[in-house]
Amino acid sequence: MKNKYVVISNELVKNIQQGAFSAGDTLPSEHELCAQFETSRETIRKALNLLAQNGYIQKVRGKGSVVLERNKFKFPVSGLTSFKELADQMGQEVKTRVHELAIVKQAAHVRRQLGCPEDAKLWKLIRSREIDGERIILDKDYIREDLIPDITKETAEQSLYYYIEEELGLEISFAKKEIVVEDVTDEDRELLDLKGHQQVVVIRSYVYLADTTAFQFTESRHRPDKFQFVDFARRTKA
Amino acid sequence: MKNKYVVISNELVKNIQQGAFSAGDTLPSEHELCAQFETSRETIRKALNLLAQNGYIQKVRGKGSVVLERNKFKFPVSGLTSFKELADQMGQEVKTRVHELAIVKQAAHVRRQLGCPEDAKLWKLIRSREIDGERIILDKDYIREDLIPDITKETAEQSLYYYIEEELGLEISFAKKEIVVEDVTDEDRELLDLKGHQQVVVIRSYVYLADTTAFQFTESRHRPDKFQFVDFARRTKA
DNA sequence: GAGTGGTCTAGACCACCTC
DNA sequence: AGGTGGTCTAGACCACTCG
Repeated sequence: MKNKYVVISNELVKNIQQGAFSAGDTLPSEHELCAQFETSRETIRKALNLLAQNGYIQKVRGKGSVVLERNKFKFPVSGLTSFKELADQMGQEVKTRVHELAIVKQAAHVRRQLGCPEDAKLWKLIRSREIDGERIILDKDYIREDLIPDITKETAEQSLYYYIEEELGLEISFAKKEIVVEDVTDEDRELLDLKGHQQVVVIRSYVYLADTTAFQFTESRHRPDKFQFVDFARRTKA
Repeated sequence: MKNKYVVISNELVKNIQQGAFSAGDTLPSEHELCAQFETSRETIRKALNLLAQNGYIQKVRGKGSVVLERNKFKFPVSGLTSFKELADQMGQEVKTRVHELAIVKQAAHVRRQLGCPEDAKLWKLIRSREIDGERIILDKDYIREDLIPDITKETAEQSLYYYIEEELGLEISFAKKEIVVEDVTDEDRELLDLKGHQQVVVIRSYVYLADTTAFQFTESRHRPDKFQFVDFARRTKA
C-alpha cells in the first residue's frame, strides 16, 4: 500500500463502490484530482489507468473519466484468481478434498512445458472441489518441487497460493490459460458428481512467477452446467 | 501509426518475431532504448508496457525486460477480436451465411441491457460460420439501429467491425464477456452441424464504443469440440 | 557499486468535446 | 474559447539484482 498511484486508485474504487459516483457520472478531472491528492498528473493518470483496466471507468478524450456500470455479471474474474479467493467472493459452502499428493518423476511432457530441468521433481496434486454439496471441479496440478519444496495435505486443502505468496514470499505474476471442452474420463466419473454429463470444461493454465519461471501447470475440469467465465476485454491498438 | 510509443512497440514486436531475441534473452535496457529511439524514458516505458500486456516480455526489476516464449498456444486471442480477424489469422476456409437480418421492436430485455431508449430499434442478425465445410458457430447479434443505421447482407457476410470502425468511423473500445455451456436449442440443431452434440459453448458479450455507449449484444454459440479460448492474465495488485 | 526497472515530478503541446 | 484527456520530455530518487 505504499505506491501513491495504487493508494489513489484504491481510494477512488472505494468511492465508486460506496456510490459517491454512479454509472454515467464523470470523475473529477485529472487536474482536480492532482490538487485533491497533491500529486502530479502522470501519477493521477497511472491511478486512473488502473481503474480503467479493471473496468471501473472508461476515459473519454475531451469529456472525462466516465464511471461504468458494474454488476452486469455476477463476479468479474478476469485475471488470475485462486480458487479460494473465488470461493470466498461467492460466499458459498465449499469443501476441498485431496485425492493425491505425491512427487512424481515421470510427466516428461509437463516438465518440458514448464521448461524445467530434466531431472527436476514435480509435485502431482489432485483435488476435487465440492460446492453446495456437489463435487463439481477436479483440479490436477503439477508443481515444481525445487521451487515449492513443502506441500502438505493441509496447505493443499486450504490455499496453495496463500502458502506460495505469503509464506514462501514468491510473487505470482501471470498465467497463460486455455479453455476447451472435452469428453469425461474415468477419473472424472470417479471423483466428480457428473449427473450424467458426458463432457467437462477444461481450463489448462501455466502459471509464472515474477522472475518469468513457470512453476505450475494446472488442469481444472468443471462440470459444464456449473461453469462460468467472465472476461473484460479492451480492444488493443493495431 | 503516429504515437511514438506504439511505433516503438511495433518495432520491438517485429524484432522479437523475426528472432532477433529468443525466449529468455533480455531486451536492451530502457536507457539504451532511449538512446536508440531518441526519446525519453517514460515513452520507452509505455512501449515496453504494451509488450508486457501482450505477453511478449516480462519486466524484472534489477535485471531487465525478459523475452517470453510465445506459441505455447495456437493463437493468442485474449481481448476483442472480430471473427474475420480470427479467421484470417488461422488461415482456414471460412464461409459466413446470413440467416436473418431485420429490425425488431421487441427484445426489451436486450434493450434494457444495452441501456438504450425504450423506443430504439434494434437490428437482429443471425449468422452461421462454416469452417472447413462444417457449420460450427452460430452468431446472434442485436445492434442499435440508431448508431449503426445501415447493415446490408453483404456487410454482414464480410466484416461488421470493419464497416463500423473504418466506414462509420466509430471506435470499438471494450467488451464484457461471459462464457457458459448450455443445452442445444432447436435453432442450433437447424443451423449448425452438431454431429450429435447436445451442448454448445455460449459466449455472450456486450460491446461498447469509446464513448461508453453499449451498441451490441452478441451471443456466439460454438460446437464444443471446436471451441478454444486463450487468455493471458496478469495478476492484479490487491 | 554499477546497472536495472519502478515511481514521481513539473512542466509542455496536442486533439478532442462542449458551450 | 476553455476544459478535458493523450502524449512527451528531462530530469530525480528509490529498490532490486548481480558480479
